[in-house]
Amino acid sequence: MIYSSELIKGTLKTIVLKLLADNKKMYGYEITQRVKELTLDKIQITEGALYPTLHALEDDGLVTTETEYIGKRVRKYYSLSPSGKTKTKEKVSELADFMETMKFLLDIKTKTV
Amino acid sequence: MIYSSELIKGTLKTIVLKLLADNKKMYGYEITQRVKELTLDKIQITEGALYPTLHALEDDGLVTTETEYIGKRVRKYYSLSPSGKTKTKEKVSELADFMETMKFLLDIKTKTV
DNA sequence: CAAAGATACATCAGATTCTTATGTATTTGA
DNA sequence: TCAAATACATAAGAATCTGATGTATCTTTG
Repeated sequence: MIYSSELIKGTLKTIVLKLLADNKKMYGYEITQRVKELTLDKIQITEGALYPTLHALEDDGLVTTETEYIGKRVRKYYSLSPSGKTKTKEKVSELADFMETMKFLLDIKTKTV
Repeated sequence: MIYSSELIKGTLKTIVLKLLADNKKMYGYEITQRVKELTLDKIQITEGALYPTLHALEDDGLVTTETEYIGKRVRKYYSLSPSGKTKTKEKVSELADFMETMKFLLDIKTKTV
């Protein structure tokens, strides 16, 4: 089972930031594979979604990049900037809070008539 | 604190369906108020988001509607259709599953180097 | 060793879905 | 009486994802 794409919307940025917080530096393709692994294929980030997101994080100054060559093939590593670290904490705790709220919403059985 | 709007994306439809599953019938404005109450103002559904969603649910045959007059003012009640009930269960359990996965993702500290 | 698949980047048209504003109209409360 | 609340709706613009396409290198396998 793969989660419907609408669920990924809104969480992608947070997922990426969190992965970078836990791994110092990662490159795009690695991120897609790591998420796939960690979620047992239930979340598959497409490259069309990931690269624009990474570029946006860079434009916002939340990540810095360094290019590395593996043979002739280029790899672009992303790392959190100081403001990125702060932002990550905010986003992660907001999402955690949101999930608590959603859990509550989804469990309510009380028919308030 | 109000959750950043991106978080709501992708969950709105599920929230609406779940509320309808628990309350037999509700009208649009009521839904916005109920969600606001239940989430202590942390989720505020705008009308511009809600009405198109309700119309989409109707077009998909997941809800049926009945119009009622309160004085001269119209109220449009929404109820789950049989397929809507099935869909709700699917969506809710998918979201619950997704949240488990996200919780796992957000907690990982293991730096796989 | 050729071909397929994996690795690795990127862009873009189109689709979806939300925000914000606007519009109409009635009812309620200070 | 007049602002706020109730109650519907639409629509331009923004944001963000899908799916396709493009380029190029490296690895594996029959």
